[in-house]
Parts: sequence; structure tokens; C-alpha cells
Amino acid sequence: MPARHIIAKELAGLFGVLSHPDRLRIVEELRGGERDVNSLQELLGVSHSRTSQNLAVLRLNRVVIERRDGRHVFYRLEQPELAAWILDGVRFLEQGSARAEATRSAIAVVRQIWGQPEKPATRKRR
Amino acid sequence: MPARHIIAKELAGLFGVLSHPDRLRIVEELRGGERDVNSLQELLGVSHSRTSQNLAVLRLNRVVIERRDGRHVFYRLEQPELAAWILDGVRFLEQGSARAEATRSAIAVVRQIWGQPEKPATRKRR
DNA sequence: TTCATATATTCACGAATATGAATATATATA
DNA sequence: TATATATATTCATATTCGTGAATATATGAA
Repeated sequence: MPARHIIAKELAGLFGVLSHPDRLRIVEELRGGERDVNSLQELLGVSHSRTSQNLAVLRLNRVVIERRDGRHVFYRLEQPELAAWILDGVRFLEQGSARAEATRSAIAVVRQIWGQPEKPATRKRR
Repeated sequence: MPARHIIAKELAGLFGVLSHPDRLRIVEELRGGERDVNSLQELLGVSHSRTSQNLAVLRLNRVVIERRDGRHVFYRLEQPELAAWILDGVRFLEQGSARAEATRSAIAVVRQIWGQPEKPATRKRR
């Protein structure tokens, strides 16, 4: 199989993994370091199982790595630069006049929020 | 709706559009300039309608723009830098020891193939 | 003009895949 | 043990995919 077929397929897989709002937000929330599932669930405001399932997708595709500590499981980015690369892709949302103004201003906000490393919150360790 | 929700959703949409091998290859093949549907179909080695349908997805999501000329429809990237950004993302495939050696060498090849602008082939114009 | 051809898009269908919600199971800690 | 936490499984639904047929649309020839 030609190299470009292999890579196109694998890249498409990576894009597929990232083509979900929850999972994108998880990646961005992990940009500053590891977090446990509960902490992520609260940040996302979705159900526990949904968080866990999306983390499983990310883990199976080697986007995140887990570290168990007591009854907590902490997740972190396997390749922290991934978060910056994703954020960089936001510029392609600005295109086109058809794009809503709401989106354009949201981009500015998100660049503030996601654009700088953040010290992980409430990291309960034991 | 918080900015990060909006952006996560839109970004996820973009990733979804790009989460298909054919569409990724189309974007990369267009890095050097416009091509008509037939030319793309031959490059990809897939059916005509499949090519056209994937172009429609890219078009509806403002990734590509069409230009009609006679009986040909030429497509080009709306934001040419998109191809470079995607190629940049290839580095995240190198990760992890579980990754097959075949992939690693394919990455090198693809960086050669996609890494430099290419002069569009056989552009039949009238 | 009419007809044949080349090009591109759209449609309909079944197959495959993804998704979300709910539940069940497993594990670690107290 | 009981409880909190995390993962796995199941199921119903929704979405996406690929193919082949049908439908434009444009061009050139008769």
C-alpha cells in the first residue's frame, strides 16, 4: 500500500478521534497537566460514563495516557504539543463571510482560555 | 453558550470533515493549485461519484472552492495553509512504540510527497 | 438545429459505523 | 464489609459510507 494511502488512513483516524466536542475539550483541558476523571466530568458538565467512554477512545488511540493513583485515575496527554496544534487549527474557522459573528468572537475568547498553559485545579493526590 | 463549547463544536465539525482518507488526500493534492474532478478521481483511484460526493462535503464545509470553466469544474483550497497544517499533524502519528514500523517509514515518504508544492498536472483548459 | 459525448452532480439503497443512554461489572479504599 | 470510582457491555438510534443508476450541463460534430 502506497505511503500516502497508509498515512491518509491513519491521519483520518486521528481526525476521527478528535471529531467530537467532548474529546476536543478533554484534550484542551489536559494541556496544563493531568486530571482525574471526576475533575474532567465536572469541567465538561456531562455524565460520568460519557466522560469515561470518551477517555477510553482517546486512550485506545494513544492520545492520552492514564496513571492510576489510589482510587483515582489521572489522564494526561501523551504528546502535549497536540493541544497547541489543535488550537492552531482554530484559525481555519475564521474563514468565509458566512461564518457567524458569534463564532468569530468565540475564537478570540478560546484563544485566551486554551492558549496558555493552565495550572491544574483541585488535584487530589494521596 | 460558552465560547469553548461553540469552538469545540465547530472544530469537531472540521475534524469530522477531514476524518476521511479520500478527503484528506484531496486536500493534499490541491496544495499546489486547482484541479478538476476527473484529475482528482484518477489520482485517488476511486469512483467518479465518490470523488464528487467527497468534494461536495469539502465544498459545503468551505474547505474547497469551485470554479466552473466549460464542462470542467476546478476545485482549489479556500485556505491553502490548511494543507500544511494537516501535514504538520502527521507528527502525532509517530508516537508510541506500538506504532508499526511501516507507518514510520510511510511518514517520511509522505513528507516528501506532500511536503512541497507541486505544479498541477495536465490541466486541460479551453 | 439535433445528436453524441464528456464531465459532473445527485439520488436511492443497503451496509457499516458511530453515538448516547442505561445498566452491569470490577476495583480500590475506608 | 460498604462505598466511591472507573470501566465494560448492551441496546436502540442516528449517521456515514460506497455503489450504481439517473440526471444535469456543456461541448463539438453532423
